[in-house]
Amino acid sequence: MQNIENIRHSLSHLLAAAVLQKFPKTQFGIGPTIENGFYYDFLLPQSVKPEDLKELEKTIKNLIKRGFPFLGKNITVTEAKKIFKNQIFKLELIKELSKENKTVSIYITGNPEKPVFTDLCRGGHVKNTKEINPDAFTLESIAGAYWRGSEKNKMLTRIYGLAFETKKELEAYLALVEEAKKRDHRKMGKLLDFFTFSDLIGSGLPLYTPKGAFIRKTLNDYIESLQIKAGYTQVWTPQIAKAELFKKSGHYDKYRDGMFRVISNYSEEEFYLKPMNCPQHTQIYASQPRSYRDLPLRYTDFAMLYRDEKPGELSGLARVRSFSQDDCHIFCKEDQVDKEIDVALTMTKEVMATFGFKYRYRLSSRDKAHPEKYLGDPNRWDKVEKWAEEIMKRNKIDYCDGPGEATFYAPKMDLLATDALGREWQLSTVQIDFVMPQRFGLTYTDKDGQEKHPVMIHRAIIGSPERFIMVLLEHYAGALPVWISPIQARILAVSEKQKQYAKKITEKLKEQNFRVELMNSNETLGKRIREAELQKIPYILVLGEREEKDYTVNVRERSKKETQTISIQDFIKKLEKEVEEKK
RNA sequence: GCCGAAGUAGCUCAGAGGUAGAGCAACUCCAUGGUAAGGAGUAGGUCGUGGGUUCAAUUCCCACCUUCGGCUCCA
Repeated sequence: MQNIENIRHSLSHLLAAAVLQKFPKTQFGIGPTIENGFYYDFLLPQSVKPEDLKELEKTIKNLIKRGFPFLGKNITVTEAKKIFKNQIFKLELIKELSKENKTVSIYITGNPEKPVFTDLCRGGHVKNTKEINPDAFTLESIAGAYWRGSEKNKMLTRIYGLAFETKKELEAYLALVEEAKKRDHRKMGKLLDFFTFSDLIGSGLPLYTPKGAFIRKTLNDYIESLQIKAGYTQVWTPQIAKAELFKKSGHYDKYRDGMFRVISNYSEEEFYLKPMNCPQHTQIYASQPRSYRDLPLRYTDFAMLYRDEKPGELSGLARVRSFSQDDCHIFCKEDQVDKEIDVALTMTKEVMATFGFKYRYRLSSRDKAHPEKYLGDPNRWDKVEKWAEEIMKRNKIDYCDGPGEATFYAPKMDLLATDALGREWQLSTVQIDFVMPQRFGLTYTDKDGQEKHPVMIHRAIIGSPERFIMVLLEHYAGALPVWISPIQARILAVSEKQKQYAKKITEKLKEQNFRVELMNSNETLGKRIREAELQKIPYILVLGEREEKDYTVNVRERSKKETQTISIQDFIKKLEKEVEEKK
């Protein structure tokens, strides 16, 4: 049995070999394995087209069949420099290896006298290309990528490949990709009429239609209802603030390029559209002298935020320039932090259960190699990072490490939710922040009469309602639960004869505050059912002669073939229960 | 922002240096239907925007806008 990593890594070398055959003047970057496959970066003498991938794939298959061995050997720096004398990227890597006094090793594919490809490589290969299943890989796509991941460097051409041990696994993966494409929120959003974009308004600035706005509001109301129960209170702050505020918070230095600048017509005063709520909330805290008796203060805010993202980074609702957060900032004493976070985690747990997300947390800590990226006392950072770990353990939450994922002011506990297709999305975040209160000089008078800094906990549950809508659409493939569906039932009269009865039933359901719509149309019943199914409406009520006679409704549940005839009261009860239980 | 691809009717797509076509949707009429597409007809487009080349550009060239696949970034 071959280790899949070895197979993928070997395939990346074979891809390089195939590219070398087609474009002998290629400069080679690196070719590591990744989740589900591998890639290799090249500086090509000419552009490669999607059609070329087929050809390269064929070359690789031939190489596999010819049964070339992979031979690894350690060589000296001098030898390495000689072998790769025309390879600028390889020479750069060799230089670094020699600086770090590391061994230089190469892997030769094929006959060492006349290899098909030789790469600078630390190894991890199959012994012979015959061990690779030629039907379990495919070249996936062509993309651009910076050399060594830095935008200061040259842009290389990256070829991605998928590789598995068996053809079946590859096919399963491709089917998953296909399913994900079908559920793409951009497609669903258009199809179900939830949101749209306009060239006149601008890229990354989504417009919510009545249905989309309803979902957005319902999500926010849900979160708000939990927050009220937990003693949180809503605040409201302006859309713009003076540059001064962001200078003080540290955001200006770090994120100025990502903020929209606003200039007054009547002065030189410089403002920014707010990219986050935290600095504003500190000013509400600072508006009064605070006593330890006042704490904790829990400010929530659903305001719109604006970030000037680079154009190439925008994508549907996943990455936008205008969005909101279910944001909260808790100002509390150090000894209140544990309890506050436990409450936040409990709320999060409830919300995840409502939507059926499995999840784990990521403890996002500092990048130890770059202390300059972070504000505040390193000892404090160590302490808080450890603290976060203890909170996870105490709450018996599954977590992983996220080195380098912290913000510049605090480590984060980020929730990663797994959707119906097994993909992970970052939703919630909890941050224990000692930096902001200090920078803004926030204090409270403690029991002993001393002035102390409060701790600021930053917390979001669904993260951003807009982004959450995206996740929900893909998670449910557009078939939203009844309680949050903009339209809960569509009512269809079999023929014009039942028009009055259908109208009556519609009115009755509307009186009960259900969101229903009557579709009297010139179309056949079959066609109207099809339309309602395509719109992913949870219930279709078909009303004909039989139903009118017995004062019943025939209920067709979304994507189910069999129907059920029940009394209107029973249907109301059913809906009420589902809405109540958030189903 | 960078590398690459693409923008034709509301949607999905075809087409070609001589001012455009299909299916679905829309609208009208006929059919009054029993659980995923009944039939007929009508209307709908400055071919993303602005320049240039040409007798002629939606087609060729340039710039910009937007979208997609990546890279980088993500408070």
